[in-house]
This record gives sequence, C-alpha cells and structure tokens, in this order.
Amino acid sequence: MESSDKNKCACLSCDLRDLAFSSLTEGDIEKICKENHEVPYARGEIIHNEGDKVTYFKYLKQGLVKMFKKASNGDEQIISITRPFEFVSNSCVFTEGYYRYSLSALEDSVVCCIRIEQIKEMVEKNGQFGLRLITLLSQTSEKIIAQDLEIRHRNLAGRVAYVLEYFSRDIYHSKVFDLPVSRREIADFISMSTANVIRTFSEFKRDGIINTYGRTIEIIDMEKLEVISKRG
Amino acid sequence: MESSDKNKCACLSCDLRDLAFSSLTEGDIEKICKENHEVPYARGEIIHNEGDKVTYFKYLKQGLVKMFKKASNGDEQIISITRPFEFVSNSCVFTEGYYRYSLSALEDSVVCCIRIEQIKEMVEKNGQFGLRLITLLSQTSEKIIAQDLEIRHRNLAGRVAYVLEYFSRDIYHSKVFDLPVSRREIADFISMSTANVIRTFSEFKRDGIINTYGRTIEIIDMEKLEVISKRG
DNA sequence: CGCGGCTTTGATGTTCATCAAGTAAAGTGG
DNA sequence: CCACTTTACTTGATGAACATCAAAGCCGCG
Repeated sequence: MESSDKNKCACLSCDLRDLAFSSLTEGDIEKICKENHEVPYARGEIIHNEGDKVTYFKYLKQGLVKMFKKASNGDEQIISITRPFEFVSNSCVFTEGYYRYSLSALEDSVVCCIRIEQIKEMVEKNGQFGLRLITLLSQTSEKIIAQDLEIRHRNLAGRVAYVLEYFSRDIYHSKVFDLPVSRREIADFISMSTANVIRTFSEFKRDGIINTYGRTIEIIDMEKLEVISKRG
Repeated sequence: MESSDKNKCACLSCDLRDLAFSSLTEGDIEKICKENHEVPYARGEIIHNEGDKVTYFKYLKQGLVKMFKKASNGDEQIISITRPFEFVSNSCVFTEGYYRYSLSALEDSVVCCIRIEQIKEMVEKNGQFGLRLITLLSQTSEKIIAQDLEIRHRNLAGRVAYVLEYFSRDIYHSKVFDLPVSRREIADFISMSTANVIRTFSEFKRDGIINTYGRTIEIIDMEKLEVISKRG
C-alpha cells in the first residue's frame, strides 16, 4: 500500500526486518517485497482453517490471534493466544503441507504472508537466515509447550489467575484491559468449564482481587493474584 | 567403537544418515564423525538436567527416554516419552544455551551427541541441511503439542486408555509389553493421581480389557480400549 | 422488539484427589 | 544371603473440586 519512496520497498524499513531477515541482502528483501502480502483481518475473522493447504508462511504484524483445534462435536481447544511478532504459521508448515490448527483474529489484525517456497529457497541459499529461522520457530513452539505445562499443573483458581496475569503482563502491559475473548474461550484455553471460569471471576471480584465490567477487567490486587496463581 | 573399515567413518553408514544428514557431503559427515560421541546410558540414568549448559545437540539412537520438568516440590511433569530416532534436544538448544527440561533413560539407551556449534556451522554452510533440520525439529515439537491436546481433552479413563494405546501402537508395536515407567510416572505424564491410574488399571482388568502382571501389560480387547480412549 | 448468544448464579451429582493402611517388590548393608 | 529399609503398588473410604444442568438476566443485532 505504501509507495512514498518508489525506489525502496516497504519491507526494507519494516520493523520486522530485524526479527528474522537481518541476514538477508537488500536484493533478497526486495524480492520478498515484490511478492509478499500484508493481509488485514477483522476481529473474529478466520485466517485459516485446519486442513487448509499451506501456501504462505505467516507472521503476525499487528493485532492478536488465537490458534485452536476444533473437535468433531464443535468444541474448541485453544492452543495459544499471541501478539506480534509471532510466527503464526505453526511448525507443520515445513512438515506436511496442510495446517494442523485453525487461526483466527481476536482483534483487528494484519498478517504478513510470504510464499513458503520463497522461504525455503532463502534457507537453502542463506544459512544465516536458516539459523535465525530455526531459533525463532523453536521459540514459538517452546512458548506453547511451556505455557501448557504452566496451565496443566494448576487447579481451577490458579489457572484463571494465570491467564489474567498473562493478559495483563504479556499481552496488554496494563492492569486494566478489555478481554479479547469470551468466558467460553478462556475455558477452552485452560481446559475447564465456562461456568466455573465465570464463578471464579465472581469469587475474585468478591475478594477484591479484580473488578469486571463486562469484558473490561481491572486487576486491583496483583499480589493476591500472583499468590493464587503460584499456589494453584 | 567400530573400526572394521579404517578408511570409512561409522557415520557414513549410520542408519540415521538418511534422517537429517542426507544432504551432507562425505567430507562433512567425516568431520562430524571425528568429533561426535555416542554415549550409552543405563536405564534410570539422567542424560541431562534442566539448567545444564547446552554443548551438544542430541538425538536418540537406541532405547527410550523421557523428557520432564521438575517442580520445586519434587513433582515431575513428563512432557514426552520417545523412541529413536527423535531429536531429544528440545528446541531451546538453539535459543538459550541452557536446557529447559531434563532428560533421562527409561531403557538402556544410546544418545548421539554432536557439538551444537558444529550443527550451526553446517546449517550456515548447507541450506539443504538447514531446511531438513527445520522440518525435523518442527515435527518433534508438533508431536509434543499434538499429544498434549489429545491428553488434555480426555477424562481419566480416556487418558489411561490413550497411553496404553500409545505404548502398544507407537512404542512397542505389540499388544504385550513391559511398561517402561512406574504408575506414578504415567500419572505425571497424563496429569492425574497415581492412585487413580492404578484404580483405572484395575477396572480395565476387571472388565477384561487388559491383563497386568506387575509391569507387564497385555491388551486383550483393543477395540474396547479404543472406544474408551475416543469417548473419554 | 424479539431473537440468539453471552453471562451469571444456584443446585446437583460426578469425577477425581487425597489420605490411610496394607501388601508386594526391590534395593542395601552387614 | 538374610534382615532391614525403602520404594512401588493396591484398595477402600472420604471429601473436595469440578462439570453439568437449569433458569434467568443481559446485551447486541437484525
């Protein structure tokens, strides 16, 4: 969309260049730039479905997304909720040719898409880039695994406290924020029932730990929340 | 240990060459061969502890290992139980310089260790190899994530049925096998209490689904087991 | 303004962890 | 090799944690 400087492509000055593409030459960057798409998605939109063919390698440039798996009965398991600048193409991109999980936008988002074949070519040509990509992909997977370990060893109250901390600390960097997900989605994320997520919110509210106004959450007593999160 | 053919290094004929190293030249393979170690571990031995410095990239050549995280109170969370030829260095190898999880041998095992710096050099020099490595690392991570999703949406009986299927189908390829782990470790793997793992075994036994003689398990009615695994 | 989805709360019962007590098995040191 | 210790396994009883169900209020959207 940008064309202020017609001799330079937008990717050259992209903030994300530092992320993975620092080892690429200007020539390579321009080559990517000619082909890649920045695709905007509105809140709620599906970015891709599990089973879709992988054509693009995707990373999140703006917004917030959830990665999830649908069960046959319609239930969802939410695998991760992430901010830029995560690679939102999960690992299978290189493995199988089909997405294993679905991806949708929790807030208006912008996804940068690069043809997967182009990425592969660059890895083959440029080992520095390959090494950097391995590191970044590893971090993404590791984050999911580590978070899952955190969640699975906690009890109900501990899990709710953990996600509230997560949204506050890692996602919004604020004690007040609008939850980007429904109560049900929180339940799907931390493997508990919707009713009990709500019940726990109510208890936290009663105990003066948080305040809720619809989807707006205010964390009043962060210390208490941390205690519950650690104990649970 | 082998030196039957003194002009050829063992790695050239290693079964695992196909795995990741097919794209390497004979020269590269020999270079690896000069430096790498095959380290044997007895059942029960620790291969490395979380927090240990990463020097080697490791993959499992023989045996069976578990990857796990220790809690402050001594509890363990088991992340994966895998056979050859998995990469048992988890992703953090490239990320942090320290292992995030511990690794120990469930059966007598042989681990092939290659200096991590050497792997990095090879990725830089040889893009084909880098691409192959990305694919393999991705598969390893993806397996952990997928298995976790399988486990977490099941109830108690479903989880036990799932691990029995897993050991039978993926690990031992047999309906009769010696469990390589204690009841307690199974509990740590599927996030339930030891007592309930045992209780569920007893119920399966009572219902004619399995037989147990200490750690030896015989699956009698695989169909019923699958039904329980799917329903749960 | 009425419908459907999200939220909330209470009541109920199931599932599961915990505790306790006992047995079997596997190390350990003399 | 045996007494001793420790660890793994097993079962029952109990209560806590949690899911499920149901009913009602709320909110946004057509």
